[in-house]
This record gives sequence, C-alpha cells and structure tokens, in this order.
Amino acid sequence: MRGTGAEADINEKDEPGHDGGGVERPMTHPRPQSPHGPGVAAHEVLAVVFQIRQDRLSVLLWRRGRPPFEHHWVLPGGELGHAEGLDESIRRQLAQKVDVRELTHLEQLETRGAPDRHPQGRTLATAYLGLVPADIDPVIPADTAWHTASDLPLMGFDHAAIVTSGRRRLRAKLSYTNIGFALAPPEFTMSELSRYYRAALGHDVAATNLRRVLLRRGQIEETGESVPSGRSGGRPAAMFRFRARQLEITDAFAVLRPPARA
Amino acid sequence: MRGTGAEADINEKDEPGHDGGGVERPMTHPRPQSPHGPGVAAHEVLAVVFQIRQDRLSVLLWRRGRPPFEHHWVLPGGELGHAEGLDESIRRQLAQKVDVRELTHLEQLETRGAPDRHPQGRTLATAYLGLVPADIDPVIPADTAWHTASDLPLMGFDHAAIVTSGRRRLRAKLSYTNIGFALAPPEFTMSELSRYYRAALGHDVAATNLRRVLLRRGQIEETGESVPSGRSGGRPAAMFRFRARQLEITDAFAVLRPPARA
DNA sequence: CCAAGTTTGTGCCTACTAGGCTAAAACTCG
DNA sequence: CGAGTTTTAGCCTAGTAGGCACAAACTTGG
Repeated sequence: MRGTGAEADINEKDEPGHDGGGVERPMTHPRPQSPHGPGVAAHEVLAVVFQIRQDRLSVLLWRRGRPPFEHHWVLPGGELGHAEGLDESIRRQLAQKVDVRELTHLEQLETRGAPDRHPQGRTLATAYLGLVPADIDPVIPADTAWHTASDLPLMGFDHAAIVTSGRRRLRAKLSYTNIGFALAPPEFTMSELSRYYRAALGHDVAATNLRRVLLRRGQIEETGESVPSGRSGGRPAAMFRFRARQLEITDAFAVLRPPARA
Repeated sequence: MRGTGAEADINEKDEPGHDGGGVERPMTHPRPQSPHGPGVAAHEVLAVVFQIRQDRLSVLLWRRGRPPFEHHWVLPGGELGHAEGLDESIRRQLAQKVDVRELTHLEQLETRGAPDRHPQGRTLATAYLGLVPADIDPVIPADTAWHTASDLPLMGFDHAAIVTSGRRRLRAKLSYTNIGFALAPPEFTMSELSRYYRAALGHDVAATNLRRVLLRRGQIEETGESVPSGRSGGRPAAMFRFRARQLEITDAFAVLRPPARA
C-alpha cells in the first residue's frame, strides 16, 4: 500500500471557475495537481438508437460532413450544454434527429474516456441506449440513415464499439425485463412480436413459447381484438399489448432469493 | 419532428484546444453553439469500494477536510488527469487509499451530470464499483474509514445515491454472475461464503442451497482440503475456491435462448 | 360446398433450476 | 460414551423454459 503521496488532492476540487456564468472560462492558473493535470475535458453525449425495421435490428447513424472521420458514420449526439444534465442533453440532441415522443426507452449505457478517442482533443462521451417502436417511420434529416446493426458501415471514433455495447445491453434486457414494450407497437400479434425478438436477439424465437413466457410473467395481455387473418389464409391472430410502458425487471428471475418465510 | 435547427453542430467538435499540451487551456473564443454553450466540464472519477467486514457490507469513505461538505463523508476518487483513461484514473486514485492488488473487481457503474451536483461548479462524475475480498485488511489513510452500507453517515454531493446504485448492481450480479469470487477469499468454507452472500444480499442464504447452485453452475470447486472443525465442535468443513477470477455471466440464465438444434 | 393448405392457439410432455426439509456424517466437549 | 454442533447428502416440491403434436380457424381453388 502506498497512500502517503497526495491524498490531499483526492476528491478536492476548489475550482474557481465553473461559476455557471459565461462561455469564456477562467481556468488560467495551473494548479499544483500531481503530474496529472486538471480534470477538465470536453464532454459529449451520444445515443445508440435502435429500431426494428424490416425484421432487422437497425441503428440510427449520422454521416459526418467534415474531418476528422469525414464521410464516416457516427452516432447521433453532440456536446453537453454548460447547464445541462446528461439525460436532458441527449434528449435535446436526439430531438434534432428523431421526435422525442417516438423514443419509448432511453437509458445510460456507458462512458468512454480513452485519451486518444478523439483525434482533435480530449473528449469524454457518455452513451445512451434509445429505442423506437417498430410501427413508426420517423422523419429523419438527410444526413442520417438507418443501418443494419449486424452490418455496420465504416464508423468514426469508437462508435462501432458503442453500438456493440448497446446490442449486448438490449439482448440481455430482453431476457429479464419487459423492454420489448419499447420495440413493439402498442398492439401486435404474437408472430409479429416474435419477429421483433428474433431481430433483436439474432436467433429464432418461437411465438408459442414467447407467448407463454410473457403471459406468465404478466408482461403482455390480450386486447380482445384480432386481425382478420392474412391473405394466405390461416387462423386469425389475437392482438396483444404490453401491460407496462416503463422498464420493469422480472423479479422471479433473481436467483438466491430471500427465504420463503422471511 | 423538428430537426431543422442546428444539426450542423451535432457531433461536431472542432475544438482548437485539447492539444494535450499544457495546463493552461486556450478555449478563449466562444463558439456559436446554440444556446447551450460548449461541452466542457470538470470530470472526476469516484469509486464505491465494497468489502464484507464482520459480516456487514461496508463501503470505503473519505472524510472531507474542507468545504463544500466539510466533515461530510464522500467516495474516494478525484479529478481525471488530462491524459488519463477513466479506468486508469480510478485505479490511480484508489491506489492512494487501497492497494490496487487488493481490488479483485472493478467496473464502471454510472455517470452523473446534474448541473447542480457540485456547488462549486459544473462537475461530471463517473462512478465505479470496486470489490475487495473479505480476508484482507487494507491499510487505509487516516481520513478514510469503512462504513456499514446500510447505515451510512452524512454524505456529501450525490454520493449516497451512488452507493445505492452500487449496492443494487452488486446484488444483481451476485445472482447471475460469479462475482462472489471478488468478495470471498481465495479459499473458503460454504458457511463462510453464505455469510458473505448474506451480507451483500441483505437476507439469509442457506449454505446448502448456495453450495448446490454454485457447484452446478461450475463456479466453485472443492480444494480437497478441509478445516479441522471449529472450537464448538461439528463436522469439519470442506474448502472451496472459485474456479475463475474474472467476471463471467451465467449463460444458462438467459431466457428466450436460441433454439436447441440451431 | 368441400378439400387442401396455412397460420394461430392449446395441451402435454420433458428438462432444468432453485430451494425446503430431513437425516446422516463427522466432529468437540464433558 | 453420550449430548450437542456443524456440515453434507438425499429426497422432495415448485416453478420456468421450451419442444412437439394436434386442434382451431381461417383462405383459396376446384
């Protein structure tokens, strides 16, 4: 154990600046701060926005118009405003790509801070995972497009790795939460829903089993209506809906649970 | 959908500064940047370091010596160095409290960025979850101490909420990963291990069931040795060890798994 | 109107996991 | 040696996921 060095500066910040005032920032006198320099950096927020489009998990990307990474694809987002919270900021930035009302889920994913992740200077990025239901087709700016998540274009910065994190998070949460509500339209048949799950999970999902599992968990319920059978025949399908539109964790899923008569 | 406004600045950062050079920072001319200002803020890294001490989940806290929040308790950590990665930074900062070799697990927890979370100016914080095994008693500086997680002292900033996040994360991961390896000593009996789990989970964990579950999952194995029975009698207990010392997810735990013959 | 084809829904079965309970095993102490 | 204590093994129940076969309910074409 070392610990005799510079504890004094740990968790101390006596910054004079940050007065919430203007854009020009005092930060003039370098403080004695061990060989590490002050903890000030540009900060951006990014979002991995997924939607199931034509049975494929797709991610909303933005095509950069200038260097670095000109003509590469990047995640939507931008710089954190000086008086903005992180959630607030990503919502604002996304509103310029996708209508916020179309975002059915948004959660923080991870923060990346490798010193060289941005070629033009130190920039931290906090990434979010956002979901858009499959039934809408948002109007998006000309320089953005949906890309199949399993077949990404050339991407800038570390954004491809962030998409991978987002996919992993989504896949995991489909197992133990009701997050499907954010991918599916308000009402759906079981075969539709199983296609959404298949696209997001990357493997077949039997509609029969999906129905049983989600019904037993109480995540979905029948609406009472049914669709008048497809053009190729077949029994008409019942319509379902998710009962909650907020993220809920499947509690029966916790192992090593408290004893029965506790 | 709005989207006609200032897309141009989204994800664009043409910062001239951040040249990795010195402590004094150019950042002089305010850029036209919508009414939100530039995305530059102080950034600190914090850690929720847990250890099971005397059958209680305990967290390492640091007592602040100066305002704001003088004499309140805060999480260990400090400012991000100007050329440091986030993981690198929290490891460096923690090394001044606890020997890094004693940290058996470290993962990113969450990033907080409420504009008013720091009374002296905008400061983002990326929090980590760290674990120290129960068998060691790290030498810690005089101004730090272990506190029972369920009975926290008066804490500064939003750090109490971060501890709560850490507890939730730890609890969840005890269910579906082998994270116990990071709480337990290299070798242990099942009754010891069940005490660690009880402390972390907050409820009784039957040693019989814990043994079965972890053995079936292949997380633990018998060492072959046994302890020569306690002073109060009883059958001598077999010693176990975790088979891996890296985080692994219990895959059999995923629901909606790929079809059998896929 | 009926037969064939198609899709959805139900029932039955298996496999696996967690967890409660009891009894046996293996020790200490008096 | 017997009583008390602790660990371990065995047996049982409950709950969940998932495969499969068949019934139900439709469309289409003769």
